[in-house]
Amino acid sequence: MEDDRFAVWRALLGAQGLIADRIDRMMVDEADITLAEFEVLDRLAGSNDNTLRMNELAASVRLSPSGLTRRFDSLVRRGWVTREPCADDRRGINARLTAAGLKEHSAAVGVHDEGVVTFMLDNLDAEETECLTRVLGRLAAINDPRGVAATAGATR
Amino acid sequence: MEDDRFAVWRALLGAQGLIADRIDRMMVDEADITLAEFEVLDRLAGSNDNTLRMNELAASVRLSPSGLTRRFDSLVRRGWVTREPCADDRRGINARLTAAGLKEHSAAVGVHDEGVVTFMLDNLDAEETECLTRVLGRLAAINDPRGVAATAGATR
DNA sequence: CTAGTGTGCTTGCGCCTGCCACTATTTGTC
DNA sequence: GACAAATAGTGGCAGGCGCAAGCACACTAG
Repeated sequence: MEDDRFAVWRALLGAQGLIADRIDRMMVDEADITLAEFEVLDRLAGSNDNTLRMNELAASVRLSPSGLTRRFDSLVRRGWVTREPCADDRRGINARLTAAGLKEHSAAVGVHDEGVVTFMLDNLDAEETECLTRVLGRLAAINDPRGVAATAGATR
Repeated sequence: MEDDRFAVWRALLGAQGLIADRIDRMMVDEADITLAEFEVLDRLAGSNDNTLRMNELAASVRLSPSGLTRRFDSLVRRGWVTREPCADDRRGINARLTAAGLKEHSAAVGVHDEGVVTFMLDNLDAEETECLTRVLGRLAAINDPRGVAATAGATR
């Protein structure tokens, strides 16, 4: 048995792609929201006052500014989020979760978490979970273009 | 310090997204090929006779059949791959790496591997690499719609 | 105060992708 | 053998994304 140093990279790509796909399908089927859309609501739900600047929000869901503009537009059309002027910087926009958005988040988070548990956590023991969290968190932090680790989310 | 069971999922998503992004940019800049295109060449280079059925190839790069058709078309236009009739199943098509494609793979694999080393492997010790490979490989295998683990690649 | 540079967000454009429908072929059943 | 159901691959279509350009506002230097 040879040691293939690159197997770890293929495994990372494969595991993330396959699990994200499963969770996404599950959320679309059962909660009528994509995983990508949910992430936006989740970041807002996990922030102070349910509010975040657009650029922070974009970075935290790993999306370009223009990408967030469009994804956010579709959430606005669904009534889950709003744009509010930013008091201390009039160029900026505060993205805010509406009451309906909070409600949708509550409804969807159950489906999301069930998917994460089923497809991921149920297949890990405590030690493995600890190792993955620590190591993947470090890799994310190191490769984050901002110095900031984008691992924050609504803590549950 | 609370225990956030879902941090591991956010870390997986973050690490994969950020690292793949970095490797992709590096490959586009230095080898004029996207990471997604490279993966197709790499699967073919790692197979018997540089040949794979379209459906196997699609699954192994986590792409829908029609998605592969188009990605493959663009590689055909670049002269790196060809379609060949499949002798034992006339519905099927064998995707084959051309000589030019093999050459391109050789040129790009260096850039790819350098990226993986820089952004990932250099930040892991032997034990962590072993843990990630084993656990992520298992997660990929479990969540693969076919029973087959899609972690195969050109072994180097 | 004012010119020049930088930052925050949006829009136009082109690329990539999945879903669905369609054709061609194979496999299973009688 | 014949017909139904399953499988391999392609193409139309619509949606999501990044890049580059543009606009509004903020900061800095003089």
